[in-house]
Amino acid sequence: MERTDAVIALAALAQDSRLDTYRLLVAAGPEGMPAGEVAAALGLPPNTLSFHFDRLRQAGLVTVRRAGRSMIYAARFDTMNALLGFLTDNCCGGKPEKCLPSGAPGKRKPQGGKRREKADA
Amino acid sequence: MERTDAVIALAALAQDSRLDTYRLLVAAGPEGMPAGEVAAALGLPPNTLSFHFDRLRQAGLVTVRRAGRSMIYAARFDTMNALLGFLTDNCCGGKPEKCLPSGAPGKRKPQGGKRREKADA
DNA sequence: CCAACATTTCAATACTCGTAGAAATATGGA
DNA sequence: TCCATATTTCTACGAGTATTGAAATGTTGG
Repeated sequence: MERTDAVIALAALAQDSRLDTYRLLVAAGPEGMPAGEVAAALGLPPNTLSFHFDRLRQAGLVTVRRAGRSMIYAARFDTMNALLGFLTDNCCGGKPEKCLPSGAPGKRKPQGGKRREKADA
Repeated sequence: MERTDAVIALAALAQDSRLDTYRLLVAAGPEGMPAGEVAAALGLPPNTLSFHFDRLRQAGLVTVRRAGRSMIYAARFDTMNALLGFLTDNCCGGKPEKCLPSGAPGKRKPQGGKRREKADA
């Protein structure tokens, strides 16, 4: 993945409705789910959702296939993984043990802390 | 990490200059590097860079400390890891083996394919 | 205290994004 | 063919973003 692709993918995910949509698809798994079902779940008008789906699709984060009258959207896990890889790439000049707690991202679940705003400066 | 925090972090990274800046800091490791050095490396005017640093800091992605006349910025790896965890969280309804190739993200390097635009629809 | 340095804050502008109403397209069935 | 369903395309508008020039703030050393 190149930087340009990463920026597009990040921008696609950096929006409330789209992040919700994407996470819904991620949770749905490779099977995906019809657009109407997503719209119902998130309470979005169909045209607005269509706009967001397009962004996600252009970013390579989802795929579409038609099933009868419905359009089935599904998350592209390969792109997701490429993006995660890009972000942690070259970490600490090639020494990830300095920054990635368990040596590599993944399987972390125990989040829950809350930091926010100028708490650090 | 909550959804709101994730959106802010993603938006902070979804911009060319900021993604470059952040990756530079990630590569620099926990030590961080002075603002002027980042400005020189990326060829950005100091006020523009300052604006971007602020976004990254508000997103919790970097920290600052003063060292003489310089401000030393450093990546916050805990936030990065929390974000990665949030994105892959609840993957496939709790069955990550369906979507994450090696069972968990991390250590993937062998990217290189290029997909783009309406190649999939 | 003053001058040089490093970075931030302020103000203004062009640009892109998110949203939704209305109309169009595609599919399935009577 | 005609109608209902599912989704997309067109159009327009308010809101937020990135950028830069100019001025301000904080820091070091003479």
